[in-house]
Amino acid sequence: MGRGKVQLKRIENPVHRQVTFCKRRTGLLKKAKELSVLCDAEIGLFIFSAHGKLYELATKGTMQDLIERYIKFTRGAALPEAATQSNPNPHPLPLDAKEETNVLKQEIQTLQKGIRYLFEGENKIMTIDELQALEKNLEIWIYHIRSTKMNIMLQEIQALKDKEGTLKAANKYLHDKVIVENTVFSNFAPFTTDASYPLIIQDGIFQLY
Amino acid sequence: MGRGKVQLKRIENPVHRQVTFCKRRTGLLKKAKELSVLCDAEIGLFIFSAHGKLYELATKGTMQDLIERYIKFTRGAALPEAATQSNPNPHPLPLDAKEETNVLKQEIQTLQKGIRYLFEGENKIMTIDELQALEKNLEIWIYHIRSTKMNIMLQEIQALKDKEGTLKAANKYLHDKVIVENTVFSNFAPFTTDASYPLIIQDGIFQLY
DNA sequence: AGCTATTAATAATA
DNA sequence: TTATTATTAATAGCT
Repeated sequence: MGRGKVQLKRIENPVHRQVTFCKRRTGLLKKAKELSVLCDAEIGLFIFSAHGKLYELATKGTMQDLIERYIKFTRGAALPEAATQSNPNPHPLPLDAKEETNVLKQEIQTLQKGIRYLFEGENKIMTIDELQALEKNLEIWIYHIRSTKMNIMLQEIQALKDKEGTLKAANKYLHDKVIVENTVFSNFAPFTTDASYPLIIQDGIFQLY
Repeated sequence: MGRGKVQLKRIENPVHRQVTFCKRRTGLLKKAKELSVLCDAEIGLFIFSAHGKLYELATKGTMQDLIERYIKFTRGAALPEAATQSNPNPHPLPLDAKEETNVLKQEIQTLQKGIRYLFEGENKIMTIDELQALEKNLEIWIYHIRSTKMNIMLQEIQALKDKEGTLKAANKYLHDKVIVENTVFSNFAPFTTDASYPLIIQDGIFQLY
């Protein structure tokens, strides 16, 4: 939504980056607020700029309140930061403190064992359950890796298609021009070269799907 | 940006509200991610739907890490230096009863990070090739883990089969003995329990495949 | 879930 | 940062 597409990667030009940060930050905070109002959601959002400045929004109460709610909600969530995008978190039951402590300690042991296992090879003795947990972890990582790969590839494909579109359009233009010139000048002017590069690019030809 | 302007107030129709929530939530998370990538910012965003479901995004490390950074930042800002003694806790986290829990969770986070570090070496942006290699490694590990699991299970199956063999032998012995006794004493014993229970177990029931 | 007509966000620029 | 404006991206209303 600007005068050109934007690649999803760090903007290297520091001026552009700063301008974009300012605009998009404003936009993001606005969108967050809108979502909360329109749909009755509670949103906590904080942004640290590259230079360490903080911008924040809490749509209900204070950010502290929201953070507490967040922490309560995620308490006991088993494994990883994996489900970052959408996290259906099935832990509504408030365990009592002691029980929860034990669960967490158990989890720590499993993780420690898993790390040792990964470091030292398969000579360690692990129970089936521990292996199962470790395997599940690895699968989640693989899943995220594959998603990331897929996104990168889609971006590259899109970029190539854009390039292809440009080149095809340029070719078509040149081809037409050659025909016109051949017609008009009846072979007299073989090398007229004004307007040498992509002048006409049609819309919508190279949609991804 | 739809087929009509939208008023900035709660959408009363619950169906519309749910659909809008879903769409805008996706958009918001996407925008947050984009901002972080384009402009090198670190963003923590969490959304509680009206029904209490959580959606979240942490663009660097875990949400816990970002929350800690946020809290440190706001504490430092609020308390230059003098007030630190007289007013030590302007933003009290739940520290007393839940303290141990939090400590343990922190440890889990650290461990998970350690595991991730094993594979990714930081949160840096990885190329497709690196991701490919990583994925392959994880698959190899999963393969090893599955092999180990399989071996353990095979051992257990073997142990069970051994036990089965012993029991079968015992049963056969007892069975024969009963027949012999019935023969010797004819029908004098009314409760000779001939074969009221699994005395004969067929082979091959517990084949793995 | 998909599909478009529209609106909203924003990239380039000053 | 802010303003302008050409473009792209998000999404409201329907199916």
